[in-house]
Amino acid sequence: MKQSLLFSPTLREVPKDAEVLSHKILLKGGYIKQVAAGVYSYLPLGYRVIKKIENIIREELDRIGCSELHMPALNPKDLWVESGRWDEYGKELMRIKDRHERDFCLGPTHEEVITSIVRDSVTSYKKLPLALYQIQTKFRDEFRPRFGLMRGREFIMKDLYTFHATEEDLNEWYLKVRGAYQNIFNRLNLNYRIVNASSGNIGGSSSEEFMILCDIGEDTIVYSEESDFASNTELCDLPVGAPSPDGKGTIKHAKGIEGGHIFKLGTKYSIPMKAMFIDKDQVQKPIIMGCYGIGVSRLLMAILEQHYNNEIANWPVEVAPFRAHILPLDGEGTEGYEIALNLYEKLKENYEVLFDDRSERPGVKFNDADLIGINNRIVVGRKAKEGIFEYKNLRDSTTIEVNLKQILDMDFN
RNA sequence: CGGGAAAUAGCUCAGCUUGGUAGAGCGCUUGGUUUGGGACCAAGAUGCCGCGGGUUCAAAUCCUGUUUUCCCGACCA
Repeated sequence: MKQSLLFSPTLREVPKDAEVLSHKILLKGGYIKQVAAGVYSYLPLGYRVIKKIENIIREELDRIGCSELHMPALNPKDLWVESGRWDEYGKELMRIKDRHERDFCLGPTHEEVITSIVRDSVTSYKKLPLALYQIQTKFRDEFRPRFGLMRGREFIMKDLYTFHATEEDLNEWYLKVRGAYQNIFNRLNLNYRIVNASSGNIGGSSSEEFMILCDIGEDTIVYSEESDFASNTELCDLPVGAPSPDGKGTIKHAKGIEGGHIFKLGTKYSIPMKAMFIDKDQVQKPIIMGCYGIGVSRLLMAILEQHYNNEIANWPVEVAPFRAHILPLDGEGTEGYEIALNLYEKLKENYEVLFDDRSERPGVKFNDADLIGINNRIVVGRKAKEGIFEYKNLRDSTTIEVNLKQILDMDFN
């Protein structure tokens, strides 16, 4: 798209409140803007990345047979009283009253709503299993929001809920979802470990966390680099250098960001909320449930924590807001600009291309391009009239001169 | 919730100690000169100095309360 129409207010100076590198990159590049503590707007660039993350999640979940729906953030108190969480959840539950003094909360997760939907329409084993998910804004009244998008009071989350007639079926689906999560995290190019975790407030029998390894993580995990072994230190506190329990390699410690969390809920919600079905043996039984979350907006930062060069974003190809960035150095009306525009028209047939049509000096365009961090940059400058363009790959910082055909033949990744 | 820091122009910040007309850089507007890494010259616009109360002839400055933001911790996941 034309850059003049893209609202991307890049900053020369970072607001002083940002301390974490990924947070600084997002602010400087005009990806996000803070509204209140733990509350952010996703500006057009940031929202493009968010949508790409969401779509990867959709593709992988749809592939294993999940269906997307959308539930209200605004939840009536009654449902939460039924599950017992109105009292259990504590101050972190964002509670509000309407004009009639009726109590509501803004959902931090949606077990209550989804269970109430499913119980009314599923009364037979023949309707199971079900796998329903949504990508939605969640609310948690955190004591202390911090690190930009890392721990917000309002954030985007994907939450999936599965419903089963038997434990075996739950276990089967749990593994399917686990596999889908691995695909998602791999496509996002994240270095992560799956660790056993405590299931906390949401409840249930067992759970695993997808921990993204990086220094700003709020959890510490123990893991072996030579195998898949990993665990939360709460559950398994092995010292650094100890042999891994699975016999492969030695133990290391790392900080991790919780990017995803998968639970076997069992009947924690279906029993109190009376979500029952008639089984083959004609006995009424509670539906067995699983739930699975991914912190979508949190991933925006987590990806950057692992992918940057010289304080510049280095987006994995699947989530880059644009694939190529064209910088004409001559202004509108010049031959050079027309050549660049022509190149843009051709490239955008195959890629999402950002075209810097602004009448700024070259230095300004270069600096903004660095702050935005599109990996494939094409500079249309002095030699454009001879059919020569400059191609710069930000990943390895190499610049080469290429002709039109070479650019059109390139695979931007 | 405990501890620490901060709040002055769109952004980064100075001014506060020792009270006396609201400041700088960047950005913005206009004109001109420029044009391969955040240009230069000239002219201009921009403020509830977070908010309330107090002291004082006089408060951005001193006292006090309060709100907001950030960091550390605890809590939560």
